[in-house]
Amino acid sequence: MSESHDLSTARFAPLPSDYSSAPSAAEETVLGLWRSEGTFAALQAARAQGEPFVFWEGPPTANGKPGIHHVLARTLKDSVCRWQSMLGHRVERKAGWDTHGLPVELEVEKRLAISGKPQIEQYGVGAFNAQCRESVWTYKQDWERLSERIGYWLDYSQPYITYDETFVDSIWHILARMHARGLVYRGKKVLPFCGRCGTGLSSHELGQPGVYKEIPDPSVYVRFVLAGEQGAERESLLAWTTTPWTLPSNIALAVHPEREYVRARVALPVHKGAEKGSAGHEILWVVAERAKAVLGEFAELGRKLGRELAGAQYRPVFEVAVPEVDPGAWTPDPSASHRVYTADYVTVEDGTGIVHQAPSYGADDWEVARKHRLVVKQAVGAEGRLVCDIAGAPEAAKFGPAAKGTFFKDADKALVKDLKNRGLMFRDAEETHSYPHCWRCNTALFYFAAPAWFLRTTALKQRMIEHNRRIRWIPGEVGSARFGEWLENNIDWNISRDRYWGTPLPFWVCSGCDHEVSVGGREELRQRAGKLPDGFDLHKPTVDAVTLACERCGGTMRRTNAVLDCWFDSGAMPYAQHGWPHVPGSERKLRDQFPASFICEGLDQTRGWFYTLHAIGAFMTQEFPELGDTPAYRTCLVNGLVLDKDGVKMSKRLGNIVNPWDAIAKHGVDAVRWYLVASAAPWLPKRFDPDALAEVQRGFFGTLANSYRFFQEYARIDRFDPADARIPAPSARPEIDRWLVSRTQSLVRDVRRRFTDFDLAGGARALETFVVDELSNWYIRRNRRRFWKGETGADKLAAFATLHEALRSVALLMAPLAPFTAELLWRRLESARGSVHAQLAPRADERLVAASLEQGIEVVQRLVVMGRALREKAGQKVRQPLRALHVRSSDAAALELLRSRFAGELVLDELNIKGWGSLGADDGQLCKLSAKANFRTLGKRLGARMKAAAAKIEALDAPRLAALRGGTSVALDLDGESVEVTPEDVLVSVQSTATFDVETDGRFVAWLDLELDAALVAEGLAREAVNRVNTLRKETGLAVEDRIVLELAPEGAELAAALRAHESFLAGETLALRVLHLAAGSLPESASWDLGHGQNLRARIARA
RNA sequence: GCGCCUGUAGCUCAGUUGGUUAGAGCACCCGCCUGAUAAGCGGGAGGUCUCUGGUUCAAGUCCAGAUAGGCGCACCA
Repeated sequence: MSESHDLSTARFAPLPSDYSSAPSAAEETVLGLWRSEGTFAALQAARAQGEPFVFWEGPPTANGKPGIHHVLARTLKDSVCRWQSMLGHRVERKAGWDTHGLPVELEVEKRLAISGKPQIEQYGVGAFNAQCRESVWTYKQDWERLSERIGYWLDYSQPYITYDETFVDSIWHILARMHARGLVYRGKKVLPFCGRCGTGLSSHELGQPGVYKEIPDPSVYVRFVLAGEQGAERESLLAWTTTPWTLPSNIALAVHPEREYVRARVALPVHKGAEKGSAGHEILWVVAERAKAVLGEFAELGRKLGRELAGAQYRPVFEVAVPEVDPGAWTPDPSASHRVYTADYVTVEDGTGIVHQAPSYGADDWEVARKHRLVVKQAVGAEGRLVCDIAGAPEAAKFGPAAKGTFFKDADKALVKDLKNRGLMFRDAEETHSYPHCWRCNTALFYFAAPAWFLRTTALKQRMIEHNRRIRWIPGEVGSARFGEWLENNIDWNISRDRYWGTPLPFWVCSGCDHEVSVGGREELRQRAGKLPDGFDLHKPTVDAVTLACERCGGTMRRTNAVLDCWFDSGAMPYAQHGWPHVPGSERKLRDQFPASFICEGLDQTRGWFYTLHAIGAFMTQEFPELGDTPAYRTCLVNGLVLDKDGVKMSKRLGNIVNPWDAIAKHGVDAVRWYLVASAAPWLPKRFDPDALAEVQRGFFGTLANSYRFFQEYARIDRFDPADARIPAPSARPEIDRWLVSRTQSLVRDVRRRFTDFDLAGGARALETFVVDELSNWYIRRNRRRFWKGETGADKLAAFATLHEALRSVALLMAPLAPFTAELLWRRLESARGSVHAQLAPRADERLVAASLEQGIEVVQRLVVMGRALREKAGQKVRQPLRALHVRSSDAAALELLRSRFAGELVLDELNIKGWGSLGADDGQLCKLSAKANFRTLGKRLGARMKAAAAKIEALDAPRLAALRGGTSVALDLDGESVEVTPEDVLVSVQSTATFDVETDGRFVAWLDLELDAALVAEGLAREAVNRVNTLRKETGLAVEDRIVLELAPEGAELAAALRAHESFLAGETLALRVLHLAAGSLPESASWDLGHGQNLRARIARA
């Protein structure tokens, strides 16, 4: 592979021949170069003394394959980091791996073909965790290979790994500090629970297919009899439930505060045949919206708002001693029991608008309980079975009381019968609804308040809110709305998980006196325990084997069984990645790399990593003021999901996942990166469209490569040297060069500003416009001849230098986004300066920006467009020279410009027109002036009078318009008030009044002199001939530099004369050494063309 | 259910602090050019800026509501 050799050494070497057809291969050579040269390490070393720009890598988990969305996130991170390096900053890019957590366990369970906690315990926690430790590296190779391939520069030599001893050790220290501040407490967390597996389920597990099943359940309406004085007719609150088994644990009722509740008098049910109402009546409360549906016939006795019912007391439905549990987060108030409370979550779609509250068995119920400090009862334990006998009344026994040990689902029937028997059951039916089941064992789940450890983040709420205001969120709404709201509604963080593979919680609790300690690290544990067993590891189960002596009562302290929420791991990475504070030198590293200047992850991390970093940071900066009073990260760039081309989320199930390797192999990773970054704002969901990707490759990269090829071909032939002393200074170059120089500097300024402001898409777009429209399609196309003409003079050198500088700037500016192509170009353009990624970003030289020149080219381009349109209308191809172009304009400056050689010749040459016919101010014969108000300037000044003013301005007469054009202000009469109107306030435009074809854009009126004389026709014919001959050259397979002998046999005197008259032009354009003019009909076997004007040509060529 | 984002040409997207002819690229049709050539250029067609209402002299842009899609959170007593 001589290619990689060329890469580093050869000035103006061609791009790899397959760069456009198979960019992937060319990119691989760059990777090889980076590898052999150690480019990344060298860059990092070169920036070692730079100002730090702190970047934190959000750790991916390596037990899933990386997908195309990871390419997006990594491209954004990489591009920002590369750019910051180019600004001279030191950007450390420490890799990290997220290795703990439930997904890992599930993967291992699958592999071992076991399922559920009992089976894991049977398998052995030690062996299980060993498997987990291995499992997380399943796809490590994939990640590293893909990261390298996409050019994501990351330091994999010293990655942080969340299961590492130093990492866990650090987390223990942080938790101990939190514990010491009283921020850690034992509470209860209501979560879906499987009694058989004895475990809570994560929301992820609840989302598994088949979890929700349609099953029949009781649907019962229960009377909660009001306490206190009862009249002749019993008065009750009616509540609906589908889980009678929770009724023994009932502690309150909830109503909606703003709904109306009806006090209804209804007939008591009677036996068949008896007269309605003969058994008497009762009074029931239900929400107004449901009264008819629930009660049928009733007499309304009154109404109350829900909040007016609040506080009412009722008699418990079961008078049994159900065990109470300590909620942890509050101290229960027994006097609050069996009362009505208000809650916004109460709905009126079904039920009665009165919801029975059993805090242990519902998250909403738990919230109500927390708010009102309710007692928490648990008639059903973690195994899903009754923990005590339930019998409301002695006679219930004959129905078979719900006995201790009954599975909760099986208890329903007995409880319903008991309630019915005691007259508390208003209605009893069965209803089919969807109910969650354990995805492992298919057992019906129940919500259950399980013991859990909490971090009192509510104590940090104000600090978090205040810090959030100082984070630059991109886009802003994520911070102000999504994240801000999440902080406003902050609740304490449940940091415990009843699992196996995770950072063990460092909390030891005394089995005697319940005293708890938090251990701040391995060394502290060793000291407290005396010694640690052989093969000790800061994971389960070895850590569980360590017991401590209680300092209070001398009893045995055991570690709490739970492990840490693995989100805490990643949120603690700013500190734990350095092993702070136990690892020597970590303190210095931490201070250097805190806070982050920049992080970047998917929107799904708002409540994930973004939050955990923020919350832990809020604590740490408070605890360690030397870290500064700052949020953990200063800028957070959020990226959206990558969807398939139809806007559907990619999933294995649908088979619409885009394999990043396929896309890269086909189009090259630069195109993929460019497409992902430039196709839309990074935070919007992105549709991945392979066709659009191909377009990026063709449109942008293809054009750029073509531009370089053009430059390179001639630069080599002429041995152009960018350091040649004869190159004219920019100010001494032709206007067209100064224009491109100016545009180049404007581009540098624009892209620099945008990239520094994290606007990668905006920078990419600016680069696209520049390369495709300005550099390639205008500058190069217009100036081709300057490069291939014979002598190397100042003009040629100016052209070379101008193009070289433009390409050079493009290579530098595109480097962060398209690191491979940039490198390929740069090493050829600047062969002695090493990698493009080690360069400093260019700075715009404002002295070279010429606004007037840029505006001038705009005028030129507008006239060219108009001229082409005129040719189109007249049916005159560009090859046919025309005599003249006429222009009228009210813009004196523009006319002056067109009179200049520079702009005038550009227009005429581009349009193949011999000269200007007339070029002047509107004379009123072919066009007239019309005026329109400039709303932008006048609107603010005039406000409501704008409309009237606009009408007056449109009605301005010619003299006054002329005055305005001349730069004089004019007075307008608006309702008797005189208003001064400046030329800037009026947009004067021209309109054609001509009877022949003209073009106008409001600023210019243009028309063509279409009259052809013999000379023009002859020249046109000559050009046609050149075109045909050159086409023939190509068809014949001649190389561009091949010389030919050209034999022409024109069939017509006019053509014959034209060809003789323009023989040298013909010969020059076709590289003919000799041109033979033959008689008509002498080349019967040759190519024959109709050149127009009734002229046919036969010709033959041969290599000379 | 709650919150956030998005809805502009057939497709993918721009659209400045509100300012009067709403743009680009692709695709399509027509034409052109070709010593950058597995490129390039021009022209054309294509829009009730999702809908309704409001604020304003002026709304794609601001406000409210509706609607469709996406995402997140919660819940189904």
